[in-house]
Amino acid sequence: MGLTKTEIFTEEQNRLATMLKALAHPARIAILQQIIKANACICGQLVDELGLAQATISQHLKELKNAGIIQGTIEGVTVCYCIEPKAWKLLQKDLSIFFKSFDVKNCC
Amino acid sequence: MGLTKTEIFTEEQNRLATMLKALAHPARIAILQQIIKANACICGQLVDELGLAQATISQHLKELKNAGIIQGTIEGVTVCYCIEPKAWKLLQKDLSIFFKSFDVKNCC
DNA sequence: TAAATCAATCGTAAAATTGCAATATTGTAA
DNA sequence: TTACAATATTGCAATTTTACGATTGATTTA
Repeated sequence: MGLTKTEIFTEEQNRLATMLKALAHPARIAILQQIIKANACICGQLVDELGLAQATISQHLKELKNAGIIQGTIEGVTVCYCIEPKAWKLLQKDLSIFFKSFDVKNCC
Repeated sequence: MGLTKTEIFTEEQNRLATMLKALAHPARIAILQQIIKANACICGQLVDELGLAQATISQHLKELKNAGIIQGTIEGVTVCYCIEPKAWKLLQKDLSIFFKSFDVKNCC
């Protein structure tokens, strides 16, 4: 089917899954690492840095933008991308809570 | 293409993306939450708890197991699933480092 | 205005994901 | 051994994802 049954899950479960999916690709991890490293946001250098076509990078950027993780500002011919701090912090917190909810107890 | 170009990324980027992908589905988030909540691991109740077919749940469990996030122990006719603490802690740490690598500085 | 540059979008192909019915497998109990 | 229960696996259809060439759109510069 390829169609996730979102109706049967909670808001929270769907939201977390959506955000994780946005991160769940090595190219998008690499893009985020580059943006973070360069701090002063990057744009098309990503195409040079990573070994992917311009159209592909643009598509990954779009996904990250749709998820609200990054934001792009047009600067002349260029587009400058950077982390959206609010979304970043929120996801960081949600994941922290999720991972902390398990405290090691031997079961099986 | 649908084929991720893993060759052009680092071990680390691929590993993190793979783990995140394993989590990036509401059903799998829900399964993990259930396992954590029940602590004493669960097996087929998941089929009752969540509104998905047995085959579907089994498949999601397999993906989580393949990623090393959970482990299953056969207990008679039943299979008891629980969190794999080592993998859990490792992912928790990797994500923590990843998220901390960005410290808020206004850019664009 | 024309040329050049950067990035987004479109169209397309290949592959992966999601979901389930049907079936197979495994272990328990009669 | 046979029947039954719990899971896993198989096979399939619909959908989504990944990737890229080609094109379009926007902006700067000559």
